[in-house]
Amino acid sequence: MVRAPFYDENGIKRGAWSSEEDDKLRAYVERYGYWNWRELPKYAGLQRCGKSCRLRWMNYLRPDVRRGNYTAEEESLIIKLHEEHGNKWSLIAANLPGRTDNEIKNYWHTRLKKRKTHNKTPTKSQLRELDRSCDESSQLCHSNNGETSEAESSINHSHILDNHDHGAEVVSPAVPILESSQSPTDTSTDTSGSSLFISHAYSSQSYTDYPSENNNYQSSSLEAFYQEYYTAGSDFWTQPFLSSQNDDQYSTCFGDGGTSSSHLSFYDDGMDYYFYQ
DNA sequence: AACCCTGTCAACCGCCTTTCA
DNA sequence: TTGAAAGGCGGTTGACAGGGT
Repeated sequence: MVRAPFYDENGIKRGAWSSEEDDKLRAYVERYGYWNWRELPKYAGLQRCGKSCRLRWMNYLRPDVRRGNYTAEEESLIIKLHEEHGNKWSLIAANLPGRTDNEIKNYWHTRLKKRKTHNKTPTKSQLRELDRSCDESSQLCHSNNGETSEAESSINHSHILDNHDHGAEVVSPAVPILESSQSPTDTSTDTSGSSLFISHAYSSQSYTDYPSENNNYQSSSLEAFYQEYYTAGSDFWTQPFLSSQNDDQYSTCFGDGGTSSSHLSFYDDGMDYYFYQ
């Protein structure tokens, strides 16, 4: 994924960093800090240029760098901030603790930009289908003799989302994780589902927490999200959309109840669409 | 199995800004 | 005030992975 290591004409190593180099840089910076990046590699025993060391530290080795999938909240924030500030990645990164400008830039170019480019108003038939999908979701949510725990509900819904995912690109980066998050006992593998799917504000990271061995699904962050959502007075699954006065405008609400971070997305014709409000 | 295409992301490049003597 | 050095930033590149044919 990265350039193969090589030495330039000045004997400076370039390309991918080895774990030994990472260890050296990390150990040095954690002990002495970085007072001069140009001089630092000399003292740290690295055959790298200062810029390379700085970049490696800032984007990868810093202890507060957060890796892993982006949450829907983070996505919404990136989109919002990009609309406000343009390609000011460092400025955007300053609003997302643990995320680096480089990472956000990559994420924008590889995922979010396409959604924005292909943003379009859904047709009424698509919206009807979307609505129907939501009804199915809520029915599944309240199955199991009406005694569905929050955690169980989350699995049902994650699976529903998975069923609706037929595209390579999806609104939430959670989807690849959703695929692996199916209940081992869940046999409802209907892949012929609607071409529409719904994206909600999962912390995609949370899906990595389960299933556990005894099929007792656990996800603290997901549950926290549900709790937050329900206590906000919204019925996440049974009322995922708010219809505005204008028949052509729908929104799905999440997080803050659909005020600042609402979006609607659906998949159609090999492309997913994302509507930020 | 081999090839091609696309997505991803770490790393590089070059320019701009800031700092300091 | 000025110029060099260092830091910071955004655009771009290149290699790998994985899916499709």
